Amino acid sequence: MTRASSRRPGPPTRTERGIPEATVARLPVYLRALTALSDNGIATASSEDLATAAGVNSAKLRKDLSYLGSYGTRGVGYDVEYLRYQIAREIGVTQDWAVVIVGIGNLGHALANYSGFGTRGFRIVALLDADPKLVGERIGDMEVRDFAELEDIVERDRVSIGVITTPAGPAQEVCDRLVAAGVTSILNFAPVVLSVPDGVDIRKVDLSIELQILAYHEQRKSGEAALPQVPELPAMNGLSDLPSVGGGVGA
Amino acid sequence: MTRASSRRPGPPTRTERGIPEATVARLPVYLRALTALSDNGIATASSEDLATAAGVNSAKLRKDLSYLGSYGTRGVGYDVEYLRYQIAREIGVTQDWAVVIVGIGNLGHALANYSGFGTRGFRIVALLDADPKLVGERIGDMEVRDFAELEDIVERDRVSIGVITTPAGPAQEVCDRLVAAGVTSILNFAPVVLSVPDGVDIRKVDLSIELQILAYHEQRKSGEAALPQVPELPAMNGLSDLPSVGGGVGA
DNA sequence: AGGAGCTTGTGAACGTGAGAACAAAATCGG
DNA sequence: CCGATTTTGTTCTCACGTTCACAAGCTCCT
Ligand SMILES: NC(=O)c1ccc[n+]([C@@H]2O[C@H](COP(=O)([O-])OP(=O)(O)OC[C@H]3O[C@@H](n4cnc5c(N)ncnc54)[C@H](O)[C@@H]3O)[C@@H](O)[C@H]2O)c1
Ligand SMILES: NC(=O)c1ccc[n+]([C@@H]2O[C@H](COP(=O)([O-])OP(=O)(O)OC[C@H]3O[C@@H](n4cnc5c(N)ncnc54)[C@H](O)[C@@H]3O)[C@@H](O)[C@H]2O)c1
Repeated sequence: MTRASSRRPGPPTRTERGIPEATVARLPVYLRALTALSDNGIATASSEDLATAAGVNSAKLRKDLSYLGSYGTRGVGYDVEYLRYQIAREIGVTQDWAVVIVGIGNLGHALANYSGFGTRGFRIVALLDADPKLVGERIGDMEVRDFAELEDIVERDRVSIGVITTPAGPAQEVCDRLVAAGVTSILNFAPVVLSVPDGVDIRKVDLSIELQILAYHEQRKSGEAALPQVPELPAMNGLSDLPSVGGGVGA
Repeated sequence: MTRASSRRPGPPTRTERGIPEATVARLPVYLRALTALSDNGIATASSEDLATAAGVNSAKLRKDLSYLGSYGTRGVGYDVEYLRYQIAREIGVTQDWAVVIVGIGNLGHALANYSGFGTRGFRIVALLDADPKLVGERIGDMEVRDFAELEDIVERDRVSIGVITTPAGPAQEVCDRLVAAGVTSILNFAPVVLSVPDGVDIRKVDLSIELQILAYHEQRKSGEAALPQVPELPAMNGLSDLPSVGGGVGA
């Protein structure tokens, strides 16, 4: 985040080429939907078609696209290839972004093996780990390198995106090293809140949180008919020895 | 989501014990922060302390907690253990939720090996795959089983949460099978929009989207000083043969 | 006991996002 | 060339989310 730099407070100032964050998060979905349509040989699609493919409502889709410009044709729809290019350009995936992955354990291996982002837009330039036993291991056509080489690699390959898949403990330290080396965007899989200076964007992927959100709704579904099985402790500041309970999930 | 069932349109109706979705998404973060404080032997924390640990602003944290009830003490703060229990109960992680993982490839293996959610709140009861070569493989103390056993397992173990880590192609089909078997919450890692009937909650984790969001901001950072390197094609409905470009990322 | 000092819980202001609805623009058929 | 039809781009309204600011309530000290 850390993206709400300058904005005049006066009128309902949209633009100055600023696209709402919620829209930015949906553009990749539209891009994927357009790619699917294109692969099926479809050359033109209406906002309704696209919205269905992307799983959103068509008014929202049209409004989202309107932030990019007027790329549709009234009465006709959108040219699939043309729109795809425009969205790709707006997102920035017409160029390749160099990415490093730090922490080549279970998850790091899975990401390294994944062909999905190698396809286009992102290029993994290094797999880094602090464990000497891992350094040198080959994964696909890459080799795990020592975390100490980070600074050289970032500078040489102009790396701007770093992925953290280390345990929670060292994550902040790794993050600091990445930032100091010049990385300005970080995707964090470790279950900790990382702090970064202004100008650095950070996003997290957190499995445990997703599961807990599902659990909350699941509990409500069950509870709709049945009663809450767990009684509501009525006491106040009980310094009670409560049953040790969740929260360590994913720490 | 599909969670906005009944709501009167009249007054600013909060509650009927409905917690805002944005708050629900932060409760797990608070839970983790409380666990960390607890592990450090801290018994009481102010909203300011907690907010710092959770990476949010303290007013937001207080408002979030106020939806659960009045569990703090003015002038003092919150009892860490007590609050932790209350949040865990509200989320529903005081009980164990049975989970199945479908698609034991790169990512499925990583998740299966991950001890993080086994800890508390979630219990992986089965690893399922359609590939006969994988069935029977041991991962930790579990064995990969045939996807055909899904229905039996869901019924026997009262599974309500399913995780999809198959390729995009079969994901919708797998999803339908899960729903038909009785699973009512799904966490999807495949890069497709899944459709589910009402009453089933679905969340997705999508690496490519996260990276693309970072790329967008990254591009804006570079562009602040420099000029956009890619010229803005001025033409309209050009059915042009544009350079084949991103979007397939993660498909 | 009473007042000073904190910290919570919440009302109100503000900002962002979603969706309905419709005018403007394009195509097509006559 | 004109009017019917289609579908975009945009405006308007409402709902949701965030933040400020402060009264209410608790503790502790004198
Ligand atoms: N595996 C999963 O399915 C999963 C799921 C959700 C979250 N996570 C989170 O993702 C992270 C990685 O999980 P994992 O299962 O791959 O863990 P892992 O222990 O298998 O791998 C961690 C790797 O990081 C390396 N490492 C440790 N300290 C380092 C440092 N200072 N610098 C560089 N490398 C360092 C280790 O050598 C190891 O190879 C963890 O934070 C975990 O909580 C994992
Ligand atoms: N590996 C990653 O780092 C990564 C990153 C982002 C997204 N993803 C996505 O996660 C998913 C899994 O990725 P992966 O790398 O583990 O893929 P993978 O090909 O290694 O594994 C997929 C597994 O699913 C199984 N499968 C296929 N069809 C099935 C069916 N109908 N029923 C049951 N099982 C079936 C396959 O046998 C295989 O074991 C993919 O959709 C991928 O796009 C993966």
